[in-house]
Amino acid sequence: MAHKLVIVESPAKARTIEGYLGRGYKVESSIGHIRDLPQSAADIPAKLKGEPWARLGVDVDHDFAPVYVVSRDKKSHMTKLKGLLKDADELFLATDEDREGEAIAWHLLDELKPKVPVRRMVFHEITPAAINAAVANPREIDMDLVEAQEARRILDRLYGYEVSPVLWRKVMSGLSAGRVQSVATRLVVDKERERMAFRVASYWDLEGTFDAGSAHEQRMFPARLHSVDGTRVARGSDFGQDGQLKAAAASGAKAVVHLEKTRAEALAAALSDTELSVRSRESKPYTRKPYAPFRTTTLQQEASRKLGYGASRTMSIAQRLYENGHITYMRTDSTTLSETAVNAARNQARELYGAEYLPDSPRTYTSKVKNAQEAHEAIRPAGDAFRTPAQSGLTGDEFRLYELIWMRTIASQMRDAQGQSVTIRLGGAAATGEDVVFSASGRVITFHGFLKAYVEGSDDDGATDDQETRLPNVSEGDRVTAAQLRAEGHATKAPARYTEATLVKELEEREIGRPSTYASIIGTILNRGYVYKKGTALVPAWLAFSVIRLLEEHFTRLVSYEFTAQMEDVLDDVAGGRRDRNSELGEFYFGTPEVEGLQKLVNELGDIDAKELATFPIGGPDSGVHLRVGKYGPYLEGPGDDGTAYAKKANVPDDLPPDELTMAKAEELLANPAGEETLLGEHPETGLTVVAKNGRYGPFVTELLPEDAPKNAKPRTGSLFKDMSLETIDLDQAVKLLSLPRVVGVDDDGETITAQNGRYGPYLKRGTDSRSLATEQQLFDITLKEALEIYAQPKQRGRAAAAPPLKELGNDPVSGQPMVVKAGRFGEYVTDGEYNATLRKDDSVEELTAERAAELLAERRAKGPAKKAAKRGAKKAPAKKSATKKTTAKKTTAKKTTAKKTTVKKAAATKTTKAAAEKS
DNA sequence: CAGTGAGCGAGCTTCCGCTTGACTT
Repeated sequence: MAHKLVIVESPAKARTIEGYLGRGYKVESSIGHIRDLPQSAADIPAKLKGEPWARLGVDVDHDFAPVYVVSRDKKSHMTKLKGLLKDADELFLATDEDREGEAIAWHLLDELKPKVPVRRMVFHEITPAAINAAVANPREIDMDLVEAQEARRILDRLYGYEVSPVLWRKVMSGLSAGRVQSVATRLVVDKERERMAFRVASYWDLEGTFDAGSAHEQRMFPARLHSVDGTRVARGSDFGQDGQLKAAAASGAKAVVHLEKTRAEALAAALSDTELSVRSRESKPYTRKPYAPFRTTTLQQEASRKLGYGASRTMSIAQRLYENGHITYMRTDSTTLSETAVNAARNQARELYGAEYLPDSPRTYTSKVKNAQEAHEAIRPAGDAFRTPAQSGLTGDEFRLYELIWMRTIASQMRDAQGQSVTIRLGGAAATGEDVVFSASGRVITFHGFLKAYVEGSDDDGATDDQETRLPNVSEGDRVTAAQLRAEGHATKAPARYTEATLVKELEEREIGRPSTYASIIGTILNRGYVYKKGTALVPAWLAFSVIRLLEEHFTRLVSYEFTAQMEDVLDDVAGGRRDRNSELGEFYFGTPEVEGLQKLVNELGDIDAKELATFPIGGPDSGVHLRVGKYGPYLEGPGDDGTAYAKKANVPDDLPPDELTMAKAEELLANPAGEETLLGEHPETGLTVVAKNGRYGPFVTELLPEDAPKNAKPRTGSLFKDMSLETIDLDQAVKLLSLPRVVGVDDDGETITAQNGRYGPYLKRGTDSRSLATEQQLFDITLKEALEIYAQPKQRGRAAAAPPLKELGNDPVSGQPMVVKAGRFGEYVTDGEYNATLRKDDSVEELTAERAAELLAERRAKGPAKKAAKRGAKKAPAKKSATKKTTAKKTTAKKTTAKKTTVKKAAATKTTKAAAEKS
């Protein structure tokens, strides 16, 4: 009872197709990619751990041979697939027909190692006919396409895993850089830079309501001043970002007149009694084609505009609709509808709106997306006959999104909207003798066509496609009076910030990112703290300015907007067999005589001046005020009261958008550097104002010294206890905190013992000898007697002595010493007394076995004895420098080490693939 | 960026694209 095994990418797709293929076929899914480069050190096979390139998962010295590991969460699934393959007499690899899909097919082949014939089958729509045709016409795996995918994967890995550590060293730990996220961040930063450079322009014109007379059904209509004495009046688009008239508008044949308030008002007054006449009336036919069916990005944009959903919310709703068979696949760059879908849409349009709303032949849409891979259909209602939203049984978000998709799909097969757009010019002479022309434009839709079903939303507050403005049916020479006329002031607006939807749109236009990743790109730049949301707008944090500037100055090509597009061209050539994967990656990583390679770029970065990169002048380079991005966030530095440069500092509120940090705002912040402080009241003894605020080391209370206080006087301060918060602290508590340190008493030698609160919590101090206290309350309670008792005990060293082991695991096979698990400063670790090994991300104390513990200890032991007396708390800057140097040195010495095994393995795997493909 | 006293196991962070559940709020 052998069956044929078909493997697709998505489980939902597998269920549908199994229904179509019927008996003799077993359809399963790979659930996406099954293998990948190791994500972190823990995933790297043990025998490769010593390799200098292990960190990358790619042997850069041997043809960029990748190490592939089956993802942890796919292991059991692969076992299942292997089991199904055992009983199969034929294997169909039916992953998507695009670069990634081809690679998945190859990975499946390489991992499953089937002994039965293997065929590659592809289809672009899920209909019985398409599936059966695909089964009947299999092909072979396209190894050039696989190579192109591998090149893409490796390039992204090298970029991400080489550049991110530069940021850890130079800016902040945990940051990241990548081909896609860094350009996305740069777009947001560039937009903010435009806003910061933007200068508003103000201009005036006249707006009026005119009366065409009682003979007209549409009697009143609005018009706007168009020209004065034959010269056009300046409008917003005539002004540049600098607030000045654009060169062409300021001079030249089509010069414009820039109306100021006084002149506009004078003109309005001079026109109060003027009768105008119609100088011209132009009417042009207006047609509007329907929008293409949804693909991922357009769905995200419309869901944002109409339903207010973020990209990830839209995608998770769509995922549910897809899984439950309501819509086709939602991660697609295609706008193509299958023949059955076109028929379904036409039928439904006819039912709902009548045959006159249908064009004679079906409409087809070609993708505007340049790098579209078109492995799927457009996003549309599933099935051969669409269910209306009411029939779907859906509710809530799912209903709303389905309705959007349904209407858009139907509208895409309907007729154009038709109508007329009309422009009327009115002219007359002002009392001052000037000749003025007003202009009115209108639109009338005579046949709504697809607009009856669906109208696209608008990003700004601009007009939608179905908006109409009716104008009276006047003719040249007709008299018109002004019912109302007023001078109106306008100001140009800075370019709008990106929203999730408009950023995704921009990325797609620049061929950056893929349908499956658009939503997560936004998530990444939000999570890294590069960008935050203010309403729906994406605002860059100063951190992003710092990071982007570093990348722009030192990795210029990598963050250029053309980089991905160029990469796509190269990958196309690799896929077409016209270019070689290895030489392209070699150029990227090792460089050419003309272009410096990534490796060298990264290794020679030791001298980047991080401080310089993190400094941004405010209000011009010589203002004496600048913003710095520090470890604790952005802060301002400005001149002290005595003129000392950069003596004053002030925090910048987290939610202050960069373009609002003007010189005036900076001065205001510097003048009141206290930042956000909570007023608690007046100290009962000193009479000074007591406030609570957040500091570098957390929340604390302090008192504000009077202005006339001596210069060297320092206010008392005190950290809040762990159980206190800025929200709840009151004056009583603050006064107690400020009373610290407390003198507990004097010992027999006359030495004073004090109780105080410090970095590591409450402690006692006697000269240079200190002891920790168990509770903060003891700071107020402890008696001299108790304190002396504590001092009578030997000093407790470290926390390890105090904390009991979390788990005991028997003796280590190598050292023979007992292995115990302890909780330490850096998390849980296992120790045999000599070596300590931190538990890895996937280990847990509960599940840790003696074998695993021994393994961890063995790994740790292989790295050599623990460093003795390495200076703790060394200053940050030198520590960084030495770390940089060490990395560099390691890389260069290890360069010539070989790693034959991997190369051979990959070559062999490639061969097997080809053999298997040939067999089929 | 307030101002403070020790001594303790380092190891990990990160990319982009394919896919779902398994989690928690």
